[in-house]
Amino acid sequence: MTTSWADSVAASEEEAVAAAPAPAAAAAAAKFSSDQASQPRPTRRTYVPPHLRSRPQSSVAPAPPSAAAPAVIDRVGYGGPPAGSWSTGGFRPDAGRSGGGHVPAGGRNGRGGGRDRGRDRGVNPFADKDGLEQGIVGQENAAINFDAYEDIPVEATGNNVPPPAGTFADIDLGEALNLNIQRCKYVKPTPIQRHAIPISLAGRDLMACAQTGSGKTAAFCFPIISGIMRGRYVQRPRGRTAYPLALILSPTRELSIQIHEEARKFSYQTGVKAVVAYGGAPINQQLRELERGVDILVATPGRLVDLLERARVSLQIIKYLALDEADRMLDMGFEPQIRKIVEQTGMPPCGLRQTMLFSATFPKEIQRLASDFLSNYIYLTVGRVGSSTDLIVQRVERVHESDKRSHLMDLLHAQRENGFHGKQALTLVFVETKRGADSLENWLYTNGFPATSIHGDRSQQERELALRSFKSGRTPILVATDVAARGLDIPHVAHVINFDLPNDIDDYVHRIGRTGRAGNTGLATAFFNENSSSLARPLAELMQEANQEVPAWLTHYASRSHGGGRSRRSGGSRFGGRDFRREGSFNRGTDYYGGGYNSTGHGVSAGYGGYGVYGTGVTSAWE
DNA sequence: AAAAAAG
Repeated sequence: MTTSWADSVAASEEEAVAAAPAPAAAAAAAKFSSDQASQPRPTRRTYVPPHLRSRPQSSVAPAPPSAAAPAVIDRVGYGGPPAGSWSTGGFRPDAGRSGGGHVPAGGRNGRGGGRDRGRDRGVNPFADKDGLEQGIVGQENAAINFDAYEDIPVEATGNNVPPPAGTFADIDLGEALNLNIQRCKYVKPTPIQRHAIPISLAGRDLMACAQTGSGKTAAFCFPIISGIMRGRYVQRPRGRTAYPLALILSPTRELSIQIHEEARKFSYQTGVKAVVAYGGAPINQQLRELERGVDILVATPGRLVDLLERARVSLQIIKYLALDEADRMLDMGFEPQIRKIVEQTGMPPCGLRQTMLFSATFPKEIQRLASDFLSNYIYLTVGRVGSSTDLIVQRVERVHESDKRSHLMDLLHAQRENGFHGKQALTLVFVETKRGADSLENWLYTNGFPATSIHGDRSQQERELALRSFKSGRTPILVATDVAARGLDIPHVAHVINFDLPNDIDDYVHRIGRTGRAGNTGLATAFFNENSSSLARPLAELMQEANQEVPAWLTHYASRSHGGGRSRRSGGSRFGGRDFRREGSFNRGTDYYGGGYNSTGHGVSAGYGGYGVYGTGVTSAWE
């Protein structure tokens, strides 16, 4: 179901493509669609776990890296079907369940993933547990405005960038996965998916800069699931240790839970088993799940380290590593832990595993750090539609510290009078500290506003309850610290209020990204005062880039302020970031990358400067 | 300086 607005976007996009494609881009696009897209994908190195390298191999030998083999990924031939039999036509949705000719990894001793497929069959991950949500919009997934993502600029840099795909049908993901894509009501891939999935299927490492909510989770889950389905993985060693093939790390527990829920939908009836492990919850249940077999482990770093130390998880046969909110994962607080997990736990080194880093923001310093974990990677950046720009109306208001509460009250009163809450629209209020969150929640509650809160000092049970209560509309106001700033997909957040502004503009980008999701519009209001002066300049720049109305006083403030962290956002106006390898001065003399980079403008459409289509057409319902 | 993440 699309809105008329979306239809008009789609229509105008078609016109533009037909009318005036940039010659180079058009030629490239034509070449890709008629030519390369139909050719076999390059084969990548086959990983054989160290403890199995001396074992005899069956008739299906891994193809040498240089051979022009068909699109077959990672075969270690132990009684598997002939190469290619997992193509769309020959794919069996229940493959492995019977333990027949090609038992997936661990099928024999029951330690691998997929053993409990039979059990999983009964649980339909597509059933909507939050009944209340159904009532709000009806078909949740059908409401996603995919057309809003049709035409945004994409840039890919790196060596030999694989061409993008046009449709899911163009991408050979396998029948079971295609069915799940249908069940999710994904009609066509979003730009990040169109580009990232072929890159990933080609076995390449990837650093991707794209807003959450633009289909990022699927972009890394689909190739992982597909690769595991197609790969002939060896039997896992006996014992209580779980040997996942893929590891997905995220910075907060709730985000890991969310990714796991998604991964379960995507892997339904594929024989691929996803398990989640995070702190604050009893470990025993997680241990039991792990014992029953795991292919894809979704985890927060702390709990994973715990599991590694207990030797209940081994990363020795990891084939895929994905870091969601990767810049966050590699910032000061997290980086040592991540480095330990990736470099000191027996995980195959880069080159022997496939690594994918995703975030909506990628500061150059973090990119440089991240390149330690990547091998000959492709940097992909997608124009910031649906994030801080086009679909979110941003407002900044000057509010003295002492007036914040009453000002918030005014906003909430106005919303209530406009039936804002009656329509189940949700309001997310960000504060700086955990204490501040508690006290604001109490204050709102005692003043008659149905509010709850989420922050790191609440018990995990309370955190999850608060999130459920907010999502369901039972408490349509959520006061949150930055624990809720990243990645969480909460439908119907109509208003994000930065009661306290963050110190880092990237955090602001992530926070306001909780609204304007899935192609819908949203409103973001920030309370600005002298305490947030370091943000004046980057905020003014960001709003300028996003075609937002910048108050004169903020411009003035910005011109007076200097320093205070990165004032320039990393990159130009159209993208969330740029490949740091192209910023010559940064790595001159340190030539890790041996050679030039092709920059391709896949999907860059004619005539649109990134946000021209959306910028002026969207007016706020609240203004 | 604060937030998150193990208990």
